[in-house]
Amino acid sequence: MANQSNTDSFFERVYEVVKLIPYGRVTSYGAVARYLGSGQSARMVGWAMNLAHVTDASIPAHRVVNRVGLLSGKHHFIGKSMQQRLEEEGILVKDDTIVDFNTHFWNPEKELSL
DNA sequence: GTGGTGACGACAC
DNA sequence: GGTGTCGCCACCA
Repeated sequence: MANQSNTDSFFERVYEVVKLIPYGRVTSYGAVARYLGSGQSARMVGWAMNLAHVTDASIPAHRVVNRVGLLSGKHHFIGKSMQQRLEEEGILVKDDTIVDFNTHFWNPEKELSL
């Protein structure tokens, strides 16, 4: 069909999933990547976030961290600090790492039941 | 068209 | 147990 790239790419999928992250919850790049079926392409998720805040500022990229809960992308964030935003959502962040990451972790595979 | 890079993750040594 | 390397796919020069 006519519409191929643009909205059905692996990239767009990342946006959709990230936007589905509920308030006060966080997820990891690997979790999203695995949900998309890429598994080891967690880097793409991170890269997607890079364009995410340029393509769609509505994407809560601050809710996406690496697998240990470390705010790896805080340095890339513009405007308010990533940690600041998380704390405003009730997520405690210490030493650039999410406290009780396991408790706040939002698994797309589980929540989306796929 | 090719090469290099990138907000990660898992494995090997 | 820490360090190093590969893999993965998309974007930029």
